[in-house]
Amino acid sequence: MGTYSRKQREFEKREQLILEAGRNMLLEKGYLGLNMERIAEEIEYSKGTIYKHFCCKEDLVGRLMIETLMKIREIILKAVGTGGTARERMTAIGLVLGPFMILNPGHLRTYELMRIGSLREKVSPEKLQTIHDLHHELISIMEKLLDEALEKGELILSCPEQKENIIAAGWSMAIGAYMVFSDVDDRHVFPGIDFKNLFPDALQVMMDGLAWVPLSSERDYKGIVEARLREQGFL
Amino acid sequence: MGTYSRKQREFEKREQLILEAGRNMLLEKGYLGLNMERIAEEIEYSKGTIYKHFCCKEDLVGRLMIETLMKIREIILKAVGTGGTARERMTAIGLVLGPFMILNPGHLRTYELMRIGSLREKVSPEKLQTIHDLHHELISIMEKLLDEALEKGELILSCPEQKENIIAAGWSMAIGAYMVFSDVDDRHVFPGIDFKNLFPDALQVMMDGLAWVPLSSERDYKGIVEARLREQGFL
DNA sequence: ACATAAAATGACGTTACGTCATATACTTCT
DNA sequence: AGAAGTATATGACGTAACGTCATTTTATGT
Repeated sequence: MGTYSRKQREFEKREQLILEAGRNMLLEKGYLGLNMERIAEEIEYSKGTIYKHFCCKEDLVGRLMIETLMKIREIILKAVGTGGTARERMTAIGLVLGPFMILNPGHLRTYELMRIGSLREKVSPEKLQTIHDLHHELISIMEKLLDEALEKGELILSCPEQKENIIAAGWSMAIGAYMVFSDVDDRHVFPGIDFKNLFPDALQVMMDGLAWVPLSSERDYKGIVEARLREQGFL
Repeated sequence: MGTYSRKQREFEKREQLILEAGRNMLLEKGYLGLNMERIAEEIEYSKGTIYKHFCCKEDLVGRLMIETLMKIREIILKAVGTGGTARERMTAIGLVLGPFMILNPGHLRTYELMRIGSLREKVSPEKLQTIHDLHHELISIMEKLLDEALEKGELILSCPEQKENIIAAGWSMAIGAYMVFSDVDDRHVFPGIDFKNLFPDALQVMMDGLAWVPLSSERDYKGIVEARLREQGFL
């Protein structure tokens, strides 16, 4: 059993090597420049060994996307854990995502890639399931905050079905903001913009639009939450 | 000159054949299934001929993206041309995009693909410029509507720089909504949603959040604009 | 009808994916 | 310790698809 577990650990360690090399290559050379042979050279193992870990190139990227989603879940949970009202915690989510994306362009790139259906099709079923579950979990976090606000009467909906729409809209906004954020052309079209604040600000506008009280005119959410995050060691 | 122009027309006609075959193949088999050889077989020309039109596979997809953007520009301009207040015309943009994306999944797929930086890198410089210009044009349309609302006092900003942020946020929302829309997994995560209305509804929330008067509580924008679009032969 | 220019072709070179028979290392048993 | 057996690593190979270009075919002009 001790032997087996040492092997397992070695296997795991090598997998990390592959992922690290893969992530760097993806960041530097893009999807077309991601080369299984070169990864093998870089980590000083052979190609065959890499295919013991991943069934194909896309499967490797799929694994990278899972890491990205787990990291995002981690920081979102930490942000939500800093306390305050539901709207404040929603604000916190927006505020931690920006710096994360800036500090981790590789994560952003990977995620962007995996949204392409034809690439995701080749990822192994278990990984696809994991990706799905992680997406679901992230959405659940938003849903819980919404439920809390509804319960406390800080947010009132015209009909119950509106809840899913709001979550989908928030999700779209996050996806869109970081897609635009990662796009060289878009960044060129909006020269004066501070992309780090694009999603947090849009989120405030959206919550105001939903009449999620108190409104941002009555309460400086970004200021309050930023201070709280800083206090607790974020940012 | 007559001869030359006939040749030109034949060249153009063949380019359309290639694009049509390419678009279908991309829709059916995805990026990885898009095969230059098979396109050649399908249109009954040789591979070499295709490379007289496009420098590489990505260049072909780039051209498809340009068609997509031109089509989007066309419907947006028509929508904006139906008249009404600035906010009503903004609403019209939202309302025509949904049906367009539903009726043209191929366009959506192409656009999604071309957001991948490493693919766009291989597109010819002229096409990249065209894509950039088209993006810019689309954004200008939104900007003009915003300017009009500002001028009429229907919308008031805390500072002039906010304008670019609002446009970027609206743009992000559109991108995000249709990215989510085109993603099988996301559609599965939001089972009850009417994706056609995702962007239009989120847009209303956003405009309400900006206090763009009259608010949607005071005026049934979707109803009014939908009726107007139908009246003028849209939808 | 012939010469010349333009256009189409598909065989070829190249690259990179993914496989698998073979080689190597490690474990276990005597 | 050494041999037998098992697990793991390797890289040559088969395959697929890209993109090129010398050759052939077609069209044009005199």
